Parts: sequence; structure tokens; C-alpha cells
Amino acid sequence: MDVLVPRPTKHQPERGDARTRLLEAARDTIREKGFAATSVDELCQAAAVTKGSFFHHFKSKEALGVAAAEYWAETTTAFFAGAPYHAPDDPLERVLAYVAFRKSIIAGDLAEFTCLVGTMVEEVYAISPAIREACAASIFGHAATLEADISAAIRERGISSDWTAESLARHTQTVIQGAFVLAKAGNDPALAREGLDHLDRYIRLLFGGPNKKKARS
Amino acid sequence: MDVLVPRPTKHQPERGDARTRLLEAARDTIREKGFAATSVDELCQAAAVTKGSFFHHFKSKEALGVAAAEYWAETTTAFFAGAPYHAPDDPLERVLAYVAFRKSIIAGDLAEFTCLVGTMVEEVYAISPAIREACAASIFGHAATLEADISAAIRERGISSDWTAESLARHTQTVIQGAFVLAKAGNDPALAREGLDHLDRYIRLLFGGPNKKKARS
DNA sequence: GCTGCCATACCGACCGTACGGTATGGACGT
DNA sequence: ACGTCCATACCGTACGGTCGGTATGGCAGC
Repeated sequence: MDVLVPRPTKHQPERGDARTRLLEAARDTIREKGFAATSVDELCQAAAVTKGSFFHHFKSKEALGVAAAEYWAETTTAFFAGAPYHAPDDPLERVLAYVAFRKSIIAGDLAEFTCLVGTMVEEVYAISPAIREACAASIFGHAATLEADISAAIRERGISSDWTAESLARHTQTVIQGAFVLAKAGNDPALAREGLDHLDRYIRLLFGGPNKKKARS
Repeated sequence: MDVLVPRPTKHQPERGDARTRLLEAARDTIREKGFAATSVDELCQAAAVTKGSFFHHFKSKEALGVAAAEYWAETTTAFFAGAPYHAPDDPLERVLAYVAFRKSIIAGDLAEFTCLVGTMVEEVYAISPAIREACAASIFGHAATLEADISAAIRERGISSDWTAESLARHTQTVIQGAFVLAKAGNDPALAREGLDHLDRYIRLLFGGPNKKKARS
């Protein structure tokens, strides 16, 4: 339990520097135990760095929280940009493929698929505006990546809607975040997948469900 | 599964007994700062009791968390049982009235309308099974109160569904919990109301397609 | 190419305090 | 007289944060 990773002593070790290791440890530990219940010492141990190193890279625990949220935003952006749901030609199919993809990655331990920034913002929204804003940037930034496809789907299908692409994009995140809460409460990932099924059904109904005629404009 | 009933004392009848005051302080403080970031001393100060009194009523901070979740379940059950959304004769109207009611109480400060057990379970699901289960009982117990109306609506409208009343009832809580997460991230209650609008639209679509928005009846 | 110098990265002992929890005893109703 | 309820004083420790220090690598001057 003592030795985890041989510490690279070079200055530019490929993605293996102490700062990154701390951010990864923060990501994993905070997702499991929450921000407040995660101690600096614990993070240092998990990342195999010392406290001196921690406070060299982050001026406070709160700063680590902000950096962790930003790191989360960066890594998830890259992850979803490279995901296969962008393949379909039809924009609505891309949106539905996104939902299916989100559902497909809900597996294994809860802390492996739940959302770091959703977890963090629940507990620190009132006590740390800096962390709250970093979490908001991650969530709403990710939601924004769906807007183009939703807008294109609205246009292509000639839907007349009393809702906007922006609003539906946000709602996907609402359902996903809520699905994680119920999965945690019930300690069952299937509860999260269930929420995604309803989201899929909702989107299909919005874009011409059984009783809806497609009105080509 | 019986729950200890807080008994009134004659000691300081005007303020309620210490146990109840502590539970109310816990409800308010934990909703704002989270469970881990709320200290026992802080709770004692807010409830105007001493630490001796705290540990007389609760054997540990974790036990207080469990009791707070149970207290939340009791008070919210009573609150929703007395709410006006049960009035309509039509079961579907009752379900929609529930959603509208949930939307209507989203106002003011975030900590005034967000869900204690949803907040708590996000941060303690992995470290306190007891609290997690108490939160689960509150969430899923509340969801279950919607099942009868949803089932009746399915029966009455004669729709064939590939989803169950139980599942849709849970989904209402998924959307509500997720709506709170986004509202906290964006620091804006309107984000929560937006989620409820989508939920309303989804339920209407499920029960017979493009019903226009309910005219004020 | 060695030397001196500096910035960055990292180390680990240490500090003040605030934390959860305990021990003990008194007030009060029954 | 006894159990419930509450108050005060206190304890051990784990917390976030500090500080003096070392190791490494880049670079300029010569």
C-alpha cells in the first residue's frame, strides 16, 4: 500500500507529473467520497506525492477543486469529441446516439461513471463560488455541444416547438444528473440507465412520435 | 421499520424540543453546505443547544444524518399529502398537477426548495450505507406515492406502454433531482423550473400525443 | 565545457485549530 | 429516587496549511 507509482524525477514526464496525478486522484476520490470528505493527505497518498508538493501546485484545497473541475471539463470534452455517436448523417440520429452512448457507459462501480462536477456542485455551490462556476462551465459547456445537432434536427424535421434546442440540450444533462442521484440512492446503475431510456423516449416523441405528423415546411 | 416519534417536552415548549430543533437545523444547514461541511458545533449553535444535548439525542453525527433523512421523509410526506394536486378527478390531471405543484414551489433561495436527501446521498452514498438507505427510502417512498395515479391514468386512457407506472414515477424524481443539480450549478432556480416543463411535456406526450397545454380548467 | 545562478518541482516535519466524541454532573418531571 | 434531558469541560486527533530546505534542469558568460 505504500509504494504506488515510481515518481518520475524528470521535469517533463509525459502526463505523469505530480500535478496530473493529483488531479486524477481528486477525480477518483471526490467522485466516491465527495469533496469535503476527501482530505488533502488522502489525495497525496493516492497520488504518491507529499503535502509540500500538493501546496506547491495548488494554493489551497479549494483551488484543487477548481482545477479538478477544469481538468474534468477538458478530459470529458476530449472523450466525447472522440466518441462514436457523431457518426450518423441524420442529426436526430446523432442526438439519439448520444443518449444511447451515455447509457452504454453506465456500467461497473458508481464512482466510475458518475459525474465529478455534478457531485461537487451539490455540496459546494453555496460555499465556494469558484468551484461552483467551474462545475457550471463543465456541465453547460457539455450541454452546448449538443445544441447544433438538436437545432439541425428541428430544422430538418420541420418541427414546430415551444422549446428551444438550448433548453433540450440542458434537459439531457438534467436527466443524466438526476439519473446519477437515483442510482446512488438505490446503489444500482440500472436506475441510471432507466432514466436514459425515458430521455430517449421523450426525444423521439418530441420529434414526431406516434401521434405526430411530420410537417415538411 | 417504525420510526421513533419525537415527543414534545415541557421544558421549553415554545421552541420545540431540542431534538426537533437539531433536525430542523440539520435540514437547513446541510441543504446549504452539505453533510460533511456541516459541523456538529455549528448545528448546536443553530439549534441553540449544547453538544451534550446533541450527543444525548444522536449517538454520532452519522446517526443525525440518518435521523435527518427520516425526518425529511416524514415532513415531506405530510406536506405532499396535504398539497392541492390531489384534487382533480382525472388521474392524469393529478399527475400533471403534481408536476405543476413541484414547479410552483421552486422559488426563492436554492436551499429553500432543494432536496435534503438528494444532496446528502450524493456525498455519502459510498461512506455511509445507513444514511444512503434512509435517503433512498425517502426518494423512492415519495416516488411510490405517484404510482397509483399513473397506473390509473394508464388504465383509464387505455394506452399501451413499454414503460411501467413505477418507472415513470421514479423518472419524475430523476428529473426533479437533476433539475436541482443544474439550478445549483447555474445558481438559478429557473433552470430547475425548465426541467419540470420538459417533464410535463413528456408526460403529456406519453398519454396521447399532441395534447395542447392544459387550458386553465 | 565548466561555472555560477536561478526558477521550478518536490520534500517532509511542523503548527494551530477545529473537529467528532466523551465524562460527569445537575435540573426537573414523575 | 430515578430516568430523561441538558450543560460544561475536556480529550485525542486529523485537518488544512506553512516553512525551510533539496534536487533538477536551463541558460548565460566566459
